[in-house]
Amino acid sequence: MAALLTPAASSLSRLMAQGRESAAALEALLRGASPQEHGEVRELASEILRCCDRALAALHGGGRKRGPGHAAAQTRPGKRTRTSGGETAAAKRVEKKWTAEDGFIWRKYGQKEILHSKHPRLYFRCTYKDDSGCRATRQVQLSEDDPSLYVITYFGEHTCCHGDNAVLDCDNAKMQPFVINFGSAAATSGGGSPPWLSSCSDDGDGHSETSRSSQAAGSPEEEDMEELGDKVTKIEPASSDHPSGAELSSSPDASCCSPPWDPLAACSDWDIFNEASFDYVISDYFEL
DNA sequence: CACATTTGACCAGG
DNA sequence: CCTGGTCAAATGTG
Repeated sequence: MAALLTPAASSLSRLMAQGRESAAALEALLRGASPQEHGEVRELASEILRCCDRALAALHGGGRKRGPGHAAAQTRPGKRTRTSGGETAAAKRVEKKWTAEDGFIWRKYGQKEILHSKHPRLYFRCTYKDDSGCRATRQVQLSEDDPSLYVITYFGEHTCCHGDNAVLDCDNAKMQPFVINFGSAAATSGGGSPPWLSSCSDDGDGHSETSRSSQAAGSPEEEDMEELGDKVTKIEPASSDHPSGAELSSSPDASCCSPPWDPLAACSDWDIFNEASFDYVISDYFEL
């Protein structure tokens, strides 16, 4: 994805990035000013940001990459691969503001309300699962602690070759500035834009085993994490502005401005953003 | 028309 | 029996 850019595209990319930066700065300034008066202007700034992001995303290969996606071709042979002990899937958790691109294309295959958890859990698998039998999956859920963070848990490894240009470690992920948000059909359904992309690919270094079975019967997701003793670290925002503020929202009046937002409502307005201005990641390995 | 998302139902583990 | 994970038909969008 974030593959190679032609020189022209590269410079275009830089320009777009610069434009975006300026818009972001403008918006930040406006945020300091009386919000009511500058409401429209802010909205405009947001719009500009959005456009830049989209353009950047397109430049970086954000075009559609559609996989086969024949749901009908599937049978029901092996369910519950996650919790059934056989899988050697390594679980890796990542916490981040948004789901960042990792060069893999994710396809959502389910969503579930989790007991004692305020936020639904979203299930994704590699788009090329059918093609390459890629078994990588991931789960995304809003953090209970900080609703502006997403807890992304990766399972399995990508066996598809599509990660080739993006099989990166976390460091490289930083080089990939784009974030593809996930959300409702309103934003991305219909194959409009690439599905859910995310941060680092799964670890290949042998952390693994115990597939995660968050039998959360008595433990909220939040606790679940603590229980697991993972050490999730957060990297402070690159931009010192309000992380979950309007900057992140393509429409200022959207629902995603308040911390405890409804992930779904917020998602419906998501689009592609440049991660440079967002909170970033950090990930950690842990065995589940 | 092709393909991705949505969403209710099904299945299996605990 | 409850809950989480996955399936797959229906639906929507480009």
